[in-house]
Amino acid sequence: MGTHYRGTPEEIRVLDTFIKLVRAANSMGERSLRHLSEFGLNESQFAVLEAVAALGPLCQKDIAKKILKSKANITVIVDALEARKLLKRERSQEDRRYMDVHLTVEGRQLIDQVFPLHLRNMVEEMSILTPEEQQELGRLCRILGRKERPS
Amino acid sequence: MGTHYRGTPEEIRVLDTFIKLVRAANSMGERSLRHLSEFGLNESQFAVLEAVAALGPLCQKDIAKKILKSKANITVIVDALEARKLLKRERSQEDRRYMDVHLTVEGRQLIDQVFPLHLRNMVEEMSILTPEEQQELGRLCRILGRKERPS
DNA sequence: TCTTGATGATTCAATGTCGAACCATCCACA
DNA sequence: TGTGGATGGTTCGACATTGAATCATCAAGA
Repeated sequence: MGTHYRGTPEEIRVLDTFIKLVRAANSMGERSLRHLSEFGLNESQFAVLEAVAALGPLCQKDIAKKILKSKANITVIVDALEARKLLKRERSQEDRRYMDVHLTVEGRQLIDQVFPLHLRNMVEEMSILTPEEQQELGRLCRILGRKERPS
Repeated sequence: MGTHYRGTPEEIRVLDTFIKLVRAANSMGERSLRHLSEFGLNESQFAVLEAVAALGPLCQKDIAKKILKSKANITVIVDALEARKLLKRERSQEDRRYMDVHLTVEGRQLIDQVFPLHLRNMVEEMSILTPEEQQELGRLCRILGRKERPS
């Protein structure tokens, strides 16, 4: 019935912006995910492979920070990828608490197949915006996403 | 090591924009979620309550569409809220397949407590952007979030 | 050297979410 | 009238994710 208090124009604008932000992120994420399943990867597994491929061997804590998941979850994800021999754990020499996670040859081959495809899809999805709009969107999102806020 | 192929400037810009989008949505969502737990609500439960409060009685399919969850999940969420007597299901008279989900008095009282608080937090989070920037962010996200794309 | 606190990784139990199969109901049409 | 396809809701099994507890290891200081 819409009789519920909906707020001032400012409040309406804020809620409206927020819901669009969530929908856009959902929508893009979902579209990019579709193509991954053909390779037997879910979004998180892909993100881990991609991180290690791009940045070189990482410890699990750094992977967690990079892909925004808990370290408990990283253990599970790396378990699965290691079982498929796409990654390998190696105990760090300098500090034995750390596990260095690195790509295997098979992992490299897979990510070299998947990543360009993923990239192409992302570019296509995003191309509905002009380069300048993309840049501006990135700028605004970066501000919102900051953990620390300038008081 | 960063020796992995990273793409053309366009590709880099797209990926960069996407990751910022996801981080912004995550970040805002998480911050807004924090205050809900004091009321024993999770994000989805709040979203359902809010939808019904704002729009009046809804069937579960419409709720699903509104809050972007599967209908199986709506069943679970409404189960929980109904068990707490915040919502009530009622079989639709016109079409007995539909369940009309409406607020109870207790549900109304709760959402009237929680919603203004939520609103205040959202406004504060978003106020790091100017009103014009918020509007522009909304515009860009709306374009990206569209299900149908102009071919 | 021994102890203590910090930290990375793992395990475990709980929760949220989904797709598929299913049931109930409706509607169009023979 | 009744039959078959479509549709809303529920159930069920699977999976992803998390926080808390725990283990192993390290570093600093008594």
